[in-house]
Amino acid sequence: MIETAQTYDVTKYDRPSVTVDVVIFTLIDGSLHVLLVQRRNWPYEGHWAIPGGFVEMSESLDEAARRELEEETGLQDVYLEQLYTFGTPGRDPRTRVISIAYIALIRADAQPLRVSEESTAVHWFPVNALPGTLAFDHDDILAAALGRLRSKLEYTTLAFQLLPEVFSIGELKRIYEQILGEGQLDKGNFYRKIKDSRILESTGERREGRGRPTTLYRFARDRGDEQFVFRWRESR
Amino acid sequence: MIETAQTYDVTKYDRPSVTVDVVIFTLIDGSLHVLLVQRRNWPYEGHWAIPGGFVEMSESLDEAARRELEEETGLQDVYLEQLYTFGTPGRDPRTRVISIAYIALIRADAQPLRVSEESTAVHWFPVNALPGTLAFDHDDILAAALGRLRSKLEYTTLAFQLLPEVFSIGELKRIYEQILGEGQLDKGNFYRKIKDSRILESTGERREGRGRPTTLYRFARDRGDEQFVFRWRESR
DNA sequence: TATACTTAGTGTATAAATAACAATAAATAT
DNA sequence: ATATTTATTGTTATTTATACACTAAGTATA
Repeated sequence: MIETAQTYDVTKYDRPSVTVDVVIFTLIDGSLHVLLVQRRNWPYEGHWAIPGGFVEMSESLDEAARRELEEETGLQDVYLEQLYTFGTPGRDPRTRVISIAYIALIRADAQPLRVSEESTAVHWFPVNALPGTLAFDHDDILAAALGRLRSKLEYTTLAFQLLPEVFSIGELKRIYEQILGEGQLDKGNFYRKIKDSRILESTGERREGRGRPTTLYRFARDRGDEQFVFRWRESR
Repeated sequence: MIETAQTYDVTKYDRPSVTVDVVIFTLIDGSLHVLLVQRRNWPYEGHWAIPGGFVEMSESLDEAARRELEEETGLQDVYLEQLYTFGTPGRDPRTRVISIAYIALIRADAQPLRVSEESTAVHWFPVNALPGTLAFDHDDILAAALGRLRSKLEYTTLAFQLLPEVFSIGELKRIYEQILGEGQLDKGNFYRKIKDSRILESTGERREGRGRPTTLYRFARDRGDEQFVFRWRESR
């Protein structure tokens, strides 16, 4: 039989549940943090988990991720990127759940970093000081997110999404060091690399701190996607 | 109310259909081809499409992709990697369908490249000579797959998955040229780059052809994941 | 108020990687 | 024999990366 719009039966197949999970990163006091929620119910009661929820029938996956993000943080206009889809049977003991994981990067100067909803515990954790084992396969998801973040740092301007609108090259360097792991990058080489890439534009302003005042820059969006490659082979 | 295993109601939410689509690449006469199937039914009747099908409740996403692949090509032990998940409402006019796209790479010497099933038209097409507009958003999916292939070529050993078990450096070079697009890579530089990377081991054998016989190599799996980076800035 | 300390930023010598292209090698075709 | 074809190795100029020394401009403190 040839199926047509009229005869097609949408109930013919079993369907898994589909959710989006959003790994939300931000910078707090210069160090990389991730937003987790504490589960109140079975399964994994009491465990911390990556926020997420069901995809509604009328919204795209990106929209679903953006909605979840907005529900958790109240933030809009956030950098969001699809990470990977996790769907091993049994990853959720309730039913078959397929979850499309996203990464979100929130600028350090974002206003409402107050996340404590009444009902659920919500908290920022430093990525290297997590509260024990996460619920479901969320440890895997978080590891994948960190891996993606690290590798894209080398050839994209992803790191800029974590910085405030206006920042210094030193701050940018600290982000790179944070995300790439241990060790310091060479100051001089970093400055040159960034300056040469022409992805920053000076704001003309300076900021005073403990030492010599620093020049402030902003990200030059127009040349945003120029591939700028960035390989650090320094021994560190 | 606190949900438990007993009270959890799996029918509470509407659920989209979930499919896997597998973009299957192979090398035919040294050029990159993709496997497409021709649709017999509404919607997109007569259009060519990327093969795919519903994810069954008991199988993982990778398993579903592998099963689809096996159904279409009869091949097992094939390189498979998740690409991206496409889920815009309306991409399938029948119902909400979320599709996890995979890339499969099939070795040039794989036996049953006979794909003509009785029922459906199945055919290999050169990636730069497709049969018109593909069904659904499959042009987007294919474009994403080619993009991924190109970018991973630079820093992974992906290309080796397309070659036969035993091959010459010249054949490898031709694959790189195929996938990267127009232009020739420099012979000498390519040889050195590959030799220096230590990812090949000589088989000791040689193959005669039109000119000087070539040494045959195989992929040294043990050092498989050594990051070998590969940047071609040649003017081409 | 001198001097230390701190952070920002520039200079530079050396090493390593890349691009371009020349040269040689080993076979077949004419 | 000589041309033709494909496979390899050599050579060199140029670019890019690394390491680290140096200068600059402010604050803290003796």
